[in-house]
Amino acid sequence: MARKPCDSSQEADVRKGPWTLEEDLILINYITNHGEGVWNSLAKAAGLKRTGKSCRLRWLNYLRPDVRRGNITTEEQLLIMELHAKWGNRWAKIAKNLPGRTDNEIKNYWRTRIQKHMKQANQNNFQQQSSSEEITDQAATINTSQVFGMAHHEPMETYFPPINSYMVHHNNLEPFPNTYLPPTTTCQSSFDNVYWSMEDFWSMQLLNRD
DNA sequence: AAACTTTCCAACCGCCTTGGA
DNA sequence: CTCCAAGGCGGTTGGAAAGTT
Repeated sequence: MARKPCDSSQEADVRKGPWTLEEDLILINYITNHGEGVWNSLAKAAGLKRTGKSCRLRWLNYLRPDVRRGNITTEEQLLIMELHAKWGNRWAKIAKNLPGRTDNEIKNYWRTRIQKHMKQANQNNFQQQSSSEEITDQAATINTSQVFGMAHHEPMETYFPPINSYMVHHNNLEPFPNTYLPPTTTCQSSFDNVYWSMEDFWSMQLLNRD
């Protein structure tokens, strides 16, 4: 998952690769006391052998106290699909509409889950279409019972609209914009994640502050 | 149980934009 | 206006973990 730390002698003063717990704590501690921003000088002042960019990324994508970790809920999933249909790969813009989620997370989610599913769906669609001449109007819209009547313990594949709801667009598979339905569902959020949380760090920080 | 394959995501890279000198 | 540094963003990669044979 994480990359191998770069220990090249040429770049010995700039660390790369996965962040250690110690580095995380240094960064959290520094930002807690001094605030974020001016990342290059922050990295130096904090004594981290990281680039400012690396610090910024680590903070924004992982260490910020308001970063929401764990499974993307069905509401979030639907919102991502809706906003992606509207804006395309504007991940940062999409992320602004999902509090606590980062552009990186949404981008990863899209690529690994949604896009993959769409490709599969498109393949199935192709097979289906070759056996059936007619595409019905119903097939060109999202089946709401399929999308909204979902139980969150079911695999995500269950939740996706019929395969005809997607079109190929700009070398990507994108949801057909006009077929998207607003997420009016009251689906239960699934927050039964097992990720370790930075909340522990933050609790510690608050305790240590005077 | 070992070998191989696939999935997932943290982190990097490079390009673009912004703002100050 | 130009230059430069820093920030922001989207695309891509590396490799651990999970799944399959």
